[in-house]
Amino acid sequence: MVKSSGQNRDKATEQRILDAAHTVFIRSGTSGARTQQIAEEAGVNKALLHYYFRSKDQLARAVFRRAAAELFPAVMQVLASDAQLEEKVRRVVDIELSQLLKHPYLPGYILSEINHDPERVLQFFEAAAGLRPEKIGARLLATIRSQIKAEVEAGKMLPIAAEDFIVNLLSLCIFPFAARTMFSALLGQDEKQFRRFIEHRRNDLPDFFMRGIRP
Amino acid sequence: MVKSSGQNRDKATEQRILDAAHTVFIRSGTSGARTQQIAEEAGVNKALLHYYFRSKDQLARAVFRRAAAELFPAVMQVLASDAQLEEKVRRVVDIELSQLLKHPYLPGYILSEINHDPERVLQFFEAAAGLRPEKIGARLLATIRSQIKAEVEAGKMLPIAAEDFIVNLLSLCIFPFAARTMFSALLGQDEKQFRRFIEHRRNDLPDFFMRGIRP
DNA sequence: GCTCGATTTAACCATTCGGTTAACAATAGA
DNA sequence: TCTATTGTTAACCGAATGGTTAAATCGAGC
Repeated sequence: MVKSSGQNRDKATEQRILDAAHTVFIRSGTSGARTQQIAEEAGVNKALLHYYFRSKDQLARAVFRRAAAELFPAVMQVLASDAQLEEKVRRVVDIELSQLLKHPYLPGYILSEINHDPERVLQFFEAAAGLRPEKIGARLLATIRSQIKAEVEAGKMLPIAAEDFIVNLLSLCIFPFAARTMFSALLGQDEKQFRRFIEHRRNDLPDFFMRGIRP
Repeated sequence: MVKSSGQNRDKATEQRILDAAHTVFIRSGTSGARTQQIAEEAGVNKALLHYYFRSKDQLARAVFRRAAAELFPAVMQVLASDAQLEEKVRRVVDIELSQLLKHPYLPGYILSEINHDPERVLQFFEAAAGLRPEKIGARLLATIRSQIKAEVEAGKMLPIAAEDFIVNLLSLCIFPFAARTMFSALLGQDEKQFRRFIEHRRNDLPDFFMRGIRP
């Protein structure tokens, strides 16, 4: 035999299943999704799901981890870097919006999952950074706080709590996607108009945000 | 008999069931919730649920409608009123945040539901305003747009698309609640600290927002 | 071509879930 | 008190669901 150790499944099949699960879980949520649906979507027998992933729950976790890892790290890296604050704002907006344009359903899916299963919030941060949330947060807050302090003392910025800085920035980027269906219905946007809407926010959002904290 | 017409159920029981359903549906989502759970929570037999509401689906709709009607109308009324724009911002922030402090789980629930069932978005606007979303949106956009135009021409405001005005304002208010669990874990907030965080945003948010659109 | 482990499948199983039914309890009008 | 209507329940049902199993198929190495 060729196998070097215990697990050596067919990676292509595993990937196909994971992709199918991704599609179905995002559409219906973990509790609304049916393993049969996933199997069909993957063009595979239902039992194979359990061969590769032990259970629906494990499969759901794998999908959730992948989703979390897809969104969070890039932004967090920028925020925790030593770039200037204004530069951070511009880069976060740019990265986040282009990332989300590629995966518009992820925010809704992730929020929904976290909402219905408290454990998901830990899985989220672990998948995204391999650390407990408090660790990430503490580090992040310390960095941003000291940068704000410096800028404020230099008279280049109004005082703002680091928490607000982070929450405001992420809210403005992510919520339009999380509430996408609602906004699009309200504002009469179709798919294409929504994309254009977001594209133009990539220009306007940083200025809007920066004006909010400049003296 | 006393009945004037078809339905005259025991309103107290009906309310108890609705409240129980509210609790369970918000905790687990419509597809994750079990009718048995709801019955237990209401201290009632499972069959009684079907006596008052025909099916789980109907019950879920009733709960969703009530949730939508609880959040949306107040804000929409302010936004569509003829108050000055700055006044609108202050009042929306104030109303929205105090409303959400009373029902912190509603945004997550509503977003999640809308996300997993496209039809919910129509139910949302119908329950909230009795109109189709485009109608509400068109009216709203027209109002805000003309106000912005006037302010811009008076040199009191930077040009901003009405869509951005609305989306930014609502994002800053609602997202902290929708992503509450995530933010609280990241920022190391407990229940009490979260409340304080929101309280202080009631002061700071309007200024932050207005600076973003003032020349 | 044969062997043996890895992969894949069809059929099956136990449980759960939403929903139904038929009977019982309570209440008010006559 | 009798009766009719409404409110409530225990027991049940069929379908769907997650999961298991045993057999079939495939593919590399001999």
